[in-house]
Amino acid sequence: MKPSKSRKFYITTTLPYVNAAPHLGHALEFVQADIIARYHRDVLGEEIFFNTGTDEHGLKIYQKALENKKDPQAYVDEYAEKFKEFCKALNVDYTAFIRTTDSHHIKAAQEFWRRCYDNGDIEKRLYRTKYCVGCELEKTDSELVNGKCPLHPVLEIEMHEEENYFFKFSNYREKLLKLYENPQFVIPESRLNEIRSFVSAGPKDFSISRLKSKMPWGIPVPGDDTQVMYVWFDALINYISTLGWPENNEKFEEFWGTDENPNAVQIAGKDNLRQQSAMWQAMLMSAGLPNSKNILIHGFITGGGGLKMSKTLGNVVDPMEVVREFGTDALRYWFAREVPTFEDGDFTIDKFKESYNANLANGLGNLVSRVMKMAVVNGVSIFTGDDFTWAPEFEFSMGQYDLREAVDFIWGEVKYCDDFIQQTEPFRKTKTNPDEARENIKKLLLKLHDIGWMLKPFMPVTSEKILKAVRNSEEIKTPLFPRLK
RNA sequence: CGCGGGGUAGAGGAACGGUACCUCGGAAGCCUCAUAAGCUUCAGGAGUGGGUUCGACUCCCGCCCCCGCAACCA
Repeated sequence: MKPSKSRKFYITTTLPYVNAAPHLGHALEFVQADIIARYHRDVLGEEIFFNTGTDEHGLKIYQKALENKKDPQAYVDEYAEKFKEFCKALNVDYTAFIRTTDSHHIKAAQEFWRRCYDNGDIEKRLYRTKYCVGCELEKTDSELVNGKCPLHPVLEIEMHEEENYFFKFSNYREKLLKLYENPQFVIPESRLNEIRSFVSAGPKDFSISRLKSKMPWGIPVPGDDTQVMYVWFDALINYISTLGWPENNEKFEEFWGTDENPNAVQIAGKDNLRQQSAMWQAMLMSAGLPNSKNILIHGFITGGGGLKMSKTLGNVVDPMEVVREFGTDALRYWFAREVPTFEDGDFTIDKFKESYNANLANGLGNLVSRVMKMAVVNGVSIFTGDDFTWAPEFEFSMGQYDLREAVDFIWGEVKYCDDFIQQTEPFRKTKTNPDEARENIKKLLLKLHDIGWMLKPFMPVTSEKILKAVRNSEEIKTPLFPRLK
């Protein structure tokens, strides 16, 4: 293990809005975050804080709860459980699972509001707009088709005119652009360019509250009984309330960081680019808090041919079924290797099986079997501690959060071992030149041990199996990944 | 002129201003430690028209086509 330097590492996912069951997109983000978190914890030896949770306020949830004749709290409780089980099935090992209905989060959100207010960035204004309940968003005329929301053509557009609080996003154009001068602030670069041009165009102030009489399912605005916070404003604050902010300043600074040393890594989908890299950052500035360090933007999981997954097309895949049928590590492998880390990736069962057979069954699994067999039969073993041969390429890719490149490197090592066996033929040399054969088998065991180490973040269960087999010189009795028909 | 992404062997995907790589599939061979797995070799390739360049798949411009932005929101 590398010297740990007792560094602290913070990463958070976005919080899924709990109006639908967890899907492949959630799984992708959770697993990507988990891989990065485990890398820092299990490979680099750092102390980590890995945050995830559920976003539970807002009109859509309120309405859905009413439809189901449920108390909103009972409704969101159910969903929070579902998402926790989901994490468990994916082996996502979070430090904290925050829910935006947690009492501490509510207090933190109110304190955050006060700070923005005291800083003069929150102001009451007349809010008049066209509003689509389905999207839970304001709509501009250009977004409407024949006066209807194209997403929800059956729903009537509502006219809203009420007093709301606004956040003066427009105050932060220059400061945000300054933030974007750091070429690593948003990864990948194409997304940084996208947000830069959005902010350059001039951010518009946005409404951050709703009339409580119309929509009570939100956090009360401090000092105004008639208003609750708009769900976006409240939800983003979870990233710091989860650390015990504002009371626990020490923990906050250790993990979230300081102005001089920002430390928070956020991961989000491309649909969340604005909220995470612009709105939330402006909110932090307003509250006088440090910005995030990196915003990692991933793509979407598409069905075959780059098409969106949709019920209509019938190409929706349930991640839980994939886990049940092929195992958690197989799905985690697929997310890391077959999905471009920062772009969209296709998922079809056929492609999944193909990759499984080629890389998990024939590649990794078969290699472990053949090497362990030779080792055990010839009584070759190695002494290993918590150490492995550090590969700079691997470290570099992981440092760039390029998961795919890192896994590609590991499979390069698998390929190398297969070649090595073919060239040195230790299985044959044991008869003619046993010393050389034993040396080569030893080399293979060391390589296997390194492979097991590097797999820790990606495939924790498989990694453990490999390391155990190598350490104890055990044959693989049941294949790691049985070949699929 | 809305914005954005993309067109690479039969299929799906990488990389790169100078031998275009990988996986699956096809053909032949080798090996026998292994999960009918492994290794080698062969066949087959850059939408289109220009430009820059000693040299372009790579950079620039035009055109054609596909896709996303319009969701089960990541």
